Parts: sequence; C-alpha cells; structure tokens
Amino acid sequence: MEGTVREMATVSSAVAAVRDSRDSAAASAGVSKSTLAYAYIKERIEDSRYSPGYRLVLGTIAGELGVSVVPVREAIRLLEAEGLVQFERNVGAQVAMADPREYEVTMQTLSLVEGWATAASAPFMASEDVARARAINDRLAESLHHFDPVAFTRLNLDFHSVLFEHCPNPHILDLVDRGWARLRALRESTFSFVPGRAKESVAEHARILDLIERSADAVELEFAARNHRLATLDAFLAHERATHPAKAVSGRRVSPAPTAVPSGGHSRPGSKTTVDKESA
Amino acid sequence: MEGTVREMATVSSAVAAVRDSRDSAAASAGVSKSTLAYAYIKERIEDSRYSPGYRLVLGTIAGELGVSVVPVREAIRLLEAEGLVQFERNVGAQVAMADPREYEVTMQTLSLVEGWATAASAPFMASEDVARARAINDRLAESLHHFDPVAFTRLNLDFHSVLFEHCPNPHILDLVDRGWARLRALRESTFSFVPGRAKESVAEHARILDLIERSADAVELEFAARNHRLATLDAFLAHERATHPAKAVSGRRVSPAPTAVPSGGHSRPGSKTTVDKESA
DNA sequence: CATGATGAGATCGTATATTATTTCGTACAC
DNA sequence: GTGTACGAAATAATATACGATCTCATCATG
Repeated sequence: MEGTVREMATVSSAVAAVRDSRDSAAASAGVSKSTLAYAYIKERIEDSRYSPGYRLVLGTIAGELGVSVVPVREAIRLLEAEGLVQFERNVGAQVAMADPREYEVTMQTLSLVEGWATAASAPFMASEDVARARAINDRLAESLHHFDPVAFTRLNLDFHSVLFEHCPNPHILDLVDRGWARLRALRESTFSFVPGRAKESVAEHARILDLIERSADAVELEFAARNHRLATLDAFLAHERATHPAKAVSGRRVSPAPTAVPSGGHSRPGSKTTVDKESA
Repeated sequence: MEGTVREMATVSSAVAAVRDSRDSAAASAGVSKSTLAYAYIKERIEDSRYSPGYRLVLGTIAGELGVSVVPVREAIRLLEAEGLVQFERNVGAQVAMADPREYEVTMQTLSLVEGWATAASAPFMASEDVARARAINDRLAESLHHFDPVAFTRLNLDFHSVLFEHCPNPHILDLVDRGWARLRALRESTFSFVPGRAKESVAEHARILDLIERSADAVELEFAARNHRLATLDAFLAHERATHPAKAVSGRRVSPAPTAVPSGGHSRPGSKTTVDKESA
C-alpha cells in the first residue's frame, strides 16, 4: 500500500520530461501512464494550481498529458482514496474543498499518528539526526525575522520528517505522509497563518528535541508531539473565530474537548496533558 | 474518501443479485460495475475463499462477474490502497500475505486509532449504548463455554463498534474500519487464537465500560482501549514464540518496546501506562 | 411569475481491441 | 548435464469507441 503511494510521490519531476517527448521509448521507460497522471495531478493540487473546488475533467487532463482517459481515471481514484479529491458518480471529480472542519479533522488525525510515529521513531535516532533537526529548527528561528510562510512551512515539514522518519511501523508512517499531503492541499487555510504561533512553535520544537535527547518516556514524547500539533490547530481555530466571528465553527464540534487531545487539558497552558512525571 | 469505501462495503449482498440477471436494467440500477467487483473481491478475501497469496487475475474475475476487465482493475487498485492486496506492475495482484509482522503492525495501528476513537466517542454515548455494549460483552462471556472462534471474533467487533461508532472524526473512524478490514483478511493469524486470552479480553471490556460510565478522563480511556488491543497482540506474539521458537519474530522489531504503547509499560501488568490519576 | 418538462451538450462508465511486458518452457550450445 | 537464448502463452496496460447519465438552458404551462 504505502509502496505505491511513496513511489508515485517521487515521480513528480519526471512529468515534464515525458510530456512532450512523445516519440521515444525513453519516455515510457519506468513510469506507467497512470503513475504519470497521478504525479501530474497531485503536483498541481499541492502547489495550488488546482485549487479546492477545481473540476478534474478526465478528457482534458488526458489531452494535456497525451494519454487516454483510462490511466487518468485511475490516478483520480487513487487521489480520492487519499482524500485529496472528491468524487461523485457520473459527475466527476474535484479538488477537495478546504473548509475549516476538514482542516480540523486532518490536523487532529495527524496529531494522533505523528505523535505516535515521533515517539516510536525516537529510539532509532542517531545523535546526528538530532543535530540535523536542531539545525533545521535554528533555521526556522532565523526565518522568523524575514518571515516567509512558504519557506517556514517547508522547513517545518523537514523538521518533523527527521523526527518521525525512523518510525518502524510502515502503516503509521504512511498515514503521517498522507496527513501532510492533505495539509499541503489545504494550504490556503494553513496560510491564514496565526501570527505569533510560529515563535511558540519553534520553542516547542526545542522542547521536543530535549525530550528525545534525554530518552524521555515514550508517552511523554508522544503527547508532546501530539500537543504541539494540536496547539497549532487551536491557534488556528481561535484565530478563525476572531476573524470570522459570525460564521464561527460552532456547529457540531469535531471533538468533545476544545480540540483536543482526548484529555481536553492541553489547551490550558500550564496544565499540559502529558504525564508530568518529571514535575515531581 | 471514506464515503466511497463505506458505501462500497455495504454492497456485498448485491453481488449475487446482479451476477446472473444479465438482462434487465434493474441489475445496473444503483451500483456501478467497479463497485460490484470491489464488493465481490473483498467479500472473498474476508471470508478466506481468496486466501493470502491468491492471485487475482483480471480476466478471470471479469469473466466470473460478466463484466470487462476495466472495472475489475479499478476495484483491485482500491483494495490495494486499503492494503488488502499487493500489486506489482505488469505482473498482477495477489491477496496480501499474512505474515506475523503484518499482523503486528496492523494491530499496532489499530490500537492507536481505535483507542483514540473510543475515547473521543465516549462522551457521545447514550446510556443505552453502554447497555448494548454490556449485553454484547455478556454474550461474549457466555460464548466462552462452547467456544467458537468465529462467533467470538464477530461479537468482539460488534462490541468495539458500539464503543467507537460515535467518534466525531470521520478520518479516524475510517482508519478504524480499515484496520478491522485488514484483520478480517488476516484471519488465519488471528485464529491461531491465544488460549485464555478470550477470558481476559472480556474482563478488560468490562473495565472499559466502567471507565465510560464514570466519564473517566479521556486519556485514561484512550490508553485502556489501546492497551486492550496491544495485550491481544502481545499474547499472540508470545504464543507465536512459544509455538515456533526457532523462527521467532526476533528480526527487526516493529516497535521499540515489547510491542507496545510507546511507553513500553503496558506489558508489565500493574504498571499500567495510563495516567493513573485515580490511584492517588 | 413560478414551476416543471424537454432536449442538447458535456462528461462519465464500460466494452472491446491493441500493444507491451512478463513468465515459462524448450531447444540448443558448451 | 548445465546454462543460456529464444519464442510462445498469459496477462497486464493502454487506446479507442460507444452507450449511459448528469447538468443546464430553454421553453411550455399553470
């Protein structure tokens, strides 16, 4: 399962190469057309050339790629399985809508799987991995001055990738990848960036790194990573409420507590939901 | 995303209906052929008519269903995305192999998402839901005498379904569904049933229900549910080691700790990894 | 003016046909 | 006898073609 997706995700750069070199066998070397279509569409979704709601018409995309509709259709169904596009029978596909609730559940899911992956990955991290992560976090801190949201987001992913990349459970690692892919697709939302959150984020990164270096308890680390993500989500929701007070996300909440790690405690600073073994 | 899968999962019974009524429009009413093929194949994987390693040949299945290969192919790719089948380019698909490691990572993943889903679902459970769950657990206890692994497994899913069905995060709920689907596919393994584990399982169910009734802390509940599943996994692995001592699953372990909730504490009974707020 | 029917265009769903790839058996050379 | 090259059969990958379904605009009707 993850095999396919991961493999496909790496083909992006081959898209342009194949596109117009219609003649040679070199084009068809390696990647299948459905893989090509997959990379082509995903790339466009993630960099917002296809923004949420954009209709993905089989024939059009097939024409652009110089292939038939069959592989394009397959690519779209795969993207649907990943949640990047929505699909309706006999109607067609469109890029998944970026409503706040979607962002909320995606971040919540990511907090869960990424938290676990980070904790499970930690014991396998070499000290040089920690150093690498710290270096990235330094660049994050530095970028706070001449603040560039795009660069920040990218560095942020790089940082966390180092933390969870040694996760020994491939299923969960795959879920983490998918979560980040969805976030990239929803970037609009992410970029209604919460002012000030970036600085806190860097500080929390440092704290997580400390936990890893001390070989802290796995649950403690899991919840530190989980809460780090949930804090970003909460900041976003709070910012959302402040900005659009009327149509606030007050409908049916997605989670019982304010967002939340199930304990519901994390959003009150100082009463971290983590186990607090150290405080004694 | 979950829309498709969930919808498709309910079509199973329509398979037989459509199969030979080749004539009428009534057949094609509603379900698409790819949906049909999806249900047809999944049904056979889950009831082990297609056992692990079975080769899924497009033309053969298409012939059995009286459709062309195109929808069959699509169904297989979807099943691949769910991890039920393995796929190789230009070679074909086969039912995913049921090695112990696959079982291990699947159970681990399920422990994570089901634990969260259970905790998040609890606040939305009506007292009648709890009563329903307790009734199912009573039947589980009863079934311990004239022990039937198939019936037990089914009741076990029913029980847990009641616990997590109100989970407000559809993504995570979908992941739970997929986890259980994979387990069904791996049933061989599951049925190298660990003697004695069933009784413990029933007792743990009762404890979880108590936590829910007392509106216990969400983290405590999450870890109770998580550890419940991990305990089953550990029992299986221990049993595995005892049965096949030589080729024991000692290669590269999938998880740092004995299996485990990241804390690594759950396997030592009495030092439950949960927060233990109540113990004070 | 509102509302429902009707038809054209767009797009999807699937069947059929063609091409490409792999696999496996067989014959030939060493 | 063993290994390698070749070729045929099986199967997947894709293209093309056609039928099915939806959408939307237009028009008739109350």
